[in-house]
Amino acid sequence: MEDAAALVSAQEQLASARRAPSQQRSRERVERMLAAASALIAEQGSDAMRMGEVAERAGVSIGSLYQFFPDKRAIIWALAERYTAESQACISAALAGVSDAEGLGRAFSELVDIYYGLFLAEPVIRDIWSGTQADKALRQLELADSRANAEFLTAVLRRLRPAVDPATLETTAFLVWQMGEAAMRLAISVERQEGDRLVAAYKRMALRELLAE
Amino acid sequence: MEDAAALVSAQEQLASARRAPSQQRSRERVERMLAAASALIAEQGSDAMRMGEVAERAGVSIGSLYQFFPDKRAIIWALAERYTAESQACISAALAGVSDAEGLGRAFSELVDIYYGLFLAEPVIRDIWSGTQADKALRQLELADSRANAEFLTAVLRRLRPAVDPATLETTAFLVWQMGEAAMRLAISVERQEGDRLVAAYKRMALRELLAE
DNA sequence: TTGCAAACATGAGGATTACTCACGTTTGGA
DNA sequence: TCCAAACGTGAGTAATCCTCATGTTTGCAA
Repeated sequence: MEDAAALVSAQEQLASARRAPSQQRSRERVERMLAAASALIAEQGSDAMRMGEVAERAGVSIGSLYQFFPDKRAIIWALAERYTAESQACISAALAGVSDAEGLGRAFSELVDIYYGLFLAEPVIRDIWSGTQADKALRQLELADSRANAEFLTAVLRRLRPAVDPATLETTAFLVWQMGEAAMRLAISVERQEGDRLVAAYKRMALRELLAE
Repeated sequence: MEDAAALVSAQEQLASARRAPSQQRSRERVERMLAAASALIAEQGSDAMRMGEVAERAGVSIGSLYQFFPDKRAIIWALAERYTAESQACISAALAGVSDAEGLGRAFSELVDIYYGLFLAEPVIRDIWSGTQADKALRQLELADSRANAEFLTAVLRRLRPAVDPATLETTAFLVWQMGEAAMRLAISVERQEGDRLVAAYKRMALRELLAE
């Protein structure tokens, strides 16, 4: 598993390149640093978060900040790690007892709701995982472009399924299109072979949805 | 359409805040700047692209660069715009003549292949649209986390559909999970009401896939 | 209790880099 | 031929991440 090895090394580089706090005092200070970072990200976004500001708000010096976090990304990483650990526990719990199709339907639906609520409620998660994060304007272009592309698909669907509410078709087309882009981004981020499989799976899934009654 | 107005203003801010080249000489120089930027992004990624390096490689001064591009993002934006215009034409052409379900199946499949090929072949597209772009390590954590989460789903599927090849189930679960994250990112980027509709549509789509025979 | 090594804390300053601006040069049309 | 507008330049500015030499505190072994 070279992926796992690469990740561990990345983790060491990002999260553990500095000494972990061993004394009570420093552990509290690290907590304050994380809290300050979290607040600043919630207020202005991680891109606008300044290391000096984090230190000031946490009531520590800039040097102390860098004693426990090797760089700016490490703070964001540390915050992200907390959320992922938390959400992983939640997922595990929700899906653990599922034994039939109906149960999966209920559990999955509930899980999506919880996740969506988390995304809506936590500015830090929104910021970290929202994609193309550094550039809000670029994100808007991406969405506008995606909408325009989906419109071509909507036009086809309107012809093929005239009985269905046009707004529903538009939502479907937009979603299918965005998922296609997500699938490709995913595909180019993994081994070529797995990427090909994922794209093929997306095709099936998208067509099933597009041609559904 | 306040979205459209906002986008135009963003476009003006990003792409047109500087004088457009009107003489033949400067038009050529702008082309050289874009070519240099494209090459550097392909080599090292947009984050590592230095404005000074772009100018040097294009054989112009840093001042000339800023005469036509208000900031670094504007160069990336300009490159992205070319690709989106190109791909939009391609999509329009592929879907224009579709009149029945079979035709949609063929055209859509072909379209996905072309898009995927574009993603694979063009380092600049990969870089610009690959998401969480600024931080490759964070992207890796995101994927590892997503894989771990999908594993819970895979376990359920193995129980529910023991006849199906486990590797296929794994691919399905991973894809469905990633698309869920994509759907939520999308949902929080648009108006709340549309976001809710998109998440609901994702739920239906995902469950249809998960419970498919 | 005391000595001491390791852990902790500090903030001025080094290094990098996006971006500006005052001044010089070229172009195209009247 | 003249001139205003467009173009071109690169040293310098400002902002920001991060280092490091130096001083302080802590916990523990003798």
